[in-house]
Amino acid sequence: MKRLPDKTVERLSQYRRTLNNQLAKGKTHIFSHEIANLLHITPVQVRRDIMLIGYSGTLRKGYDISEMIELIGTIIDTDQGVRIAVIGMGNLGKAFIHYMYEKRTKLKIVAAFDVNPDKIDKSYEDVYCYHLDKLEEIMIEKEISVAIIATPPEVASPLADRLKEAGIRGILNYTPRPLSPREGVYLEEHDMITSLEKVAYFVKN
Amino acid sequence: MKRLPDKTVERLSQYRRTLNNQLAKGKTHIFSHEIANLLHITPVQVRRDIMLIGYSGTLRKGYDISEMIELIGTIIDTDQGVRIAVIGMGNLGKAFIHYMYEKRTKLKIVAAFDVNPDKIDKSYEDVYCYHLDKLEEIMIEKEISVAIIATPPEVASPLADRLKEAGIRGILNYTPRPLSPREGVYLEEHDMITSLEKVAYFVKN
DNA sequence: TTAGATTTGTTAAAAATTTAACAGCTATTT
DNA sequence: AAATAGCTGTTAAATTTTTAACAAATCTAA
Ligand SMILES: NC(=O)c1ccc[n+]([C@@H]2O[C@H](COP(=O)([O-])OP(=O)(O)OC[C@H]3O[C@@H](n4cnc5c(N)ncnc54)[C@H](O)[C@@H]3O)[C@@H](O)[C@H]2O)c1
Ligand SMILES: NC(=O)c1ccc[n+]([C@@H]2O[C@H](COP(=O)([O-])OP(=O)(O)OC[C@H]3O[C@@H](n4cnc5c(N)ncnc54)[C@H](O)[C@@H]3O)[C@@H](O)[C@H]2O)c1
Repeated sequence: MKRLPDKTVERLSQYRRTLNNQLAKGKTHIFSHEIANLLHITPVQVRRDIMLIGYSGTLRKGYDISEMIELIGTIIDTDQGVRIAVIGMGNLGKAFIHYMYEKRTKLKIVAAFDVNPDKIDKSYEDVYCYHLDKLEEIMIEKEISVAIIATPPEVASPLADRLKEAGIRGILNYTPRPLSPREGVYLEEHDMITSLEKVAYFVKN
Repeated sequence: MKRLPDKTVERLSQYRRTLNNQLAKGKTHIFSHEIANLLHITPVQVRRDIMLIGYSGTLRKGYDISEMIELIGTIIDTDQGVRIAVIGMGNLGKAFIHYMYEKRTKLKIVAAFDVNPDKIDKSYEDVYCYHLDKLEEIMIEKEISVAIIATPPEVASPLADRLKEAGIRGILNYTPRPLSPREGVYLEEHDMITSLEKVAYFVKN
């Protein structure tokens, strides 16, 4: 398949979440305009994305929810699933773990790391927290390929170096200190203040 | 000034954050390529954004950091600042409050709301937590115009109705249940799983 | 069975965003 | 003081993303 547009990849993830919700409600089929309403985008965009991933619905019946969830899975999931570490077991780290807990997705948080003795060698919702010293060892042992950084901002950059050294493939940085890109490591960042300021700007205007 | 592109508004917030960091390090001027490196975007984009907000740097000296911070403030801040409520004082709500604490921005979290007696009538980092019953009353009293929803997903939608009724102007929804847009209320949503799945996808390919 | 209403799938057009190109200014060097 | 190098500001081009347009398929109901 041709490389999908970035924006489509982002939306696939949202489609799947929405589809799972609907499936749980007992629906088996769904129309493009229904998906669109749930995600406040346009039906055309939904259909176009679905076209791009090579799926087809049934005329006047819509899309088969299970099939589509399945297919999206084959596109955005890896076969064995992605194994993830959370670094920094503070509020944010815990919110993450809590959020992922019980979500049946191929993304699995398999370890947490911290430096605070109060947090180490305990489990939070089935995720065991190790001392940061064990990072390299556990990363290999658990085949971790993605890390979420939720530490204080000062340590983010050296941590990213260390992660790269240990073979990390992707980093999701929630620290407000943007990281410089590292060869071979996919980097994604998010800042709540940016989201908030955007809301504030558009509220004002 | 002409309406700024959405993407530019988002970046302005990031510029300011970066500029504040640099100012704190004692720098007074900065080049477009320096900003670009720190945020891993291109220098052209930085210059273009700066042009759009009508600021000018000095040739061969770059941009005056303080002036630019000031100017960005006049664009994305409101005069009196935006007064914000966090609803749901769990991990995520606390992470938010902790993050905003001591950040000198015009965005101010002035109240939190919850329904759990353990959380109510206590302060967390100077933010007082009220019972949700007091929502309307406190919203008026504290002139709250933006709400961050960090409750369990089930309550998000009725909550949004209630917020709208009480005159909210913007909602930042961190619940994984997308809200339908409400007339006159600017809505922004974010899902960590989407970010994660994006990382996972690009790590795989 | 024909007309009408829906809804998909696809191509084309439009809009938004990013990137490139380059002219012009300023400091520095020779 | 002339040449050079470093950066900015701006217009134009390229790319990406969204929206529109519409043919084709399927069901409903007259
Ligand atoms: N991007 C955003 O939108 C956003 C939102 C909230 C918080 N944040 C940021 O996320 C980070 C975490 O926020 P929080 O509220 O969870 O803070 P927190 O203080 O509750 O948690 C930080 C945790 O990191 C641990 N830690 C410290 N140094 C470490 C190291 N070297 N290695 C591993 N762990 C280490 C601490 O022991 C603590 O458990 C902060 O940098 C904060 O600024 C970002
Ligand atoms: N979008 C994301 O990226 C992301 C990430 C993490 C968590 N989440 C979501 O954010 C929400 C909060 O996560 P968390 O880890 O903080 O959960 P949490 O359980 O720690 O916190 C939820 C809080 O909301 C309170 N609450 C319950 N009902 C309420 C109501 N009607 N009004 C006000 N408060 C109420 C609870 O008492 C609790 O304090 C959840 O919906 C979770 O799924 C989203």
